[in-house]
Amino acid sequence: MATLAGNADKEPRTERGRKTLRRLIEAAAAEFGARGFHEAAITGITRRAGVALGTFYTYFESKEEVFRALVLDMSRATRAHVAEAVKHAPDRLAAERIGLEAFIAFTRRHPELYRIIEEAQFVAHDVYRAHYLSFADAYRRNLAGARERGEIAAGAKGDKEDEARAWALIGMSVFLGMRYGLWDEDLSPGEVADIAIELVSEGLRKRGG
Amino acid sequence: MATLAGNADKEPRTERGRKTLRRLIEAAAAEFGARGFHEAAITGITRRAGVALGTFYTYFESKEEVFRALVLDMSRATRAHVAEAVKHAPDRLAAERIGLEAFIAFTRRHPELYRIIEEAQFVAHDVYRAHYLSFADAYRRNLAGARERGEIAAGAKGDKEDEARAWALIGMSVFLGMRYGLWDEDLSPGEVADIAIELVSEGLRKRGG
DNA sequence: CACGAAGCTGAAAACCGGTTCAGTTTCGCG
DNA sequence: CGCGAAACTGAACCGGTTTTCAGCTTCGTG
Repeated sequence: MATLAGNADKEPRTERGRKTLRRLIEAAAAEFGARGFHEAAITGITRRAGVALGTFYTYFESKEEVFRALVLDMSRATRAHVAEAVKHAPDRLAAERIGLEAFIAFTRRHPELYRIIEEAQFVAHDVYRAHYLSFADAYRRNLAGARERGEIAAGAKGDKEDEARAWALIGMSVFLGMRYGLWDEDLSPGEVADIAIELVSEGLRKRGG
Repeated sequence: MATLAGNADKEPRTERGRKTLRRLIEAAAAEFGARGFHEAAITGITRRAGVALGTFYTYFESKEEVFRALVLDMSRATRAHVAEAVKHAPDRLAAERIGLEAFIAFTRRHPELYRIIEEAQFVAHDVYRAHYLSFADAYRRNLAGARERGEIAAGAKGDKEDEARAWALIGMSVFLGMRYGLWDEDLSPGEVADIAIELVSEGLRKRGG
């Protein structure tokens, strides 16, 4: 099974090796997060990890390989974090609220993770695409389930509607994460989630009076 | 006044020069759009433009300078395109619908433009930020106006709410543009806009029965 | 403790593309 | 036509990076 190193014959055999690999991975996350893929240097990674330059190539084939591994790992971590937060939500609307808040808070705590995933769009497009496709697919299934159970309104477009809704909601989350997680913290994750979820649950149309 | 070249003493003085500059700009857009900032090469730009390598430096200080100029230009073009489409919308909800459809269609027609603006996040962060801040601010004002005129529902959070709504709607648009404009065309811009606008105008909450 | 495997080292090779510049051609105008 | 300015050329320069590799150290095991 592929691990983070992604390369069977580069797997560490000893405890010392595993420790070095772990430090390299953490150093790579820090370096890429702080400087971006192209500005990041292998020497920067090995300096952060406290090992010599050549050691990097004991565990990775190339700069791009670590980056891809990192994106995969962070993709998993993000989805796991949101899924965990949402686990006990009583219904879909509550899940939306909790999931969004968790996502923004996560972005705020791990800005490098957000940046690395987004930069993958230009460095490892296939991994980026896979990340959002799988995210969107899980989302779509959740929405379809909720719609079938009658928890949320069914629109007129059926099938494709769940998917488009999922992409719309993901886009919302990502941009709110960027604006209120990365760029400025003038609203708390909870406040942002309240506003956004009211928007998508109640809608903008005026009712009654 | 700064032009696309952005550098007064590099302005062309002759018709021939203006023509070459225009060709370089178009070539740069094509090269950056196709290969991304780092893969793109000045030789690639000059080859596309049909001029020698050195000619590039008659009009630009550096690779990054063209890129920034291009992002500014494309930022303007995108906003102008959407503003034009929305101009005669009877009310805010109609404007949302028309604007979103126009944005997705525009992305589909000019994918390189979408990519260049998004890559600016990692190449010219200040320009990227300025792009979305100005977009969001205009959006916020439109929403606030509509809210005050009673065209759309007012939430409980007042002031900051317009802004957060604006970011949520922008995020939606950008991701729907990516998914249905760039990645796959299994729904038309109009169909996507219908679904997304129903989502934000009617909301997900079930009503009545 | 011996010894093969694993891990580590860092100087140097290999590569690369942005930028410069001295020389040449073309333009615009009197 | 003549001449200075503008535009154009592309080989060479340059600073930077990633990657390699031959030699050395440490580990784990019998």
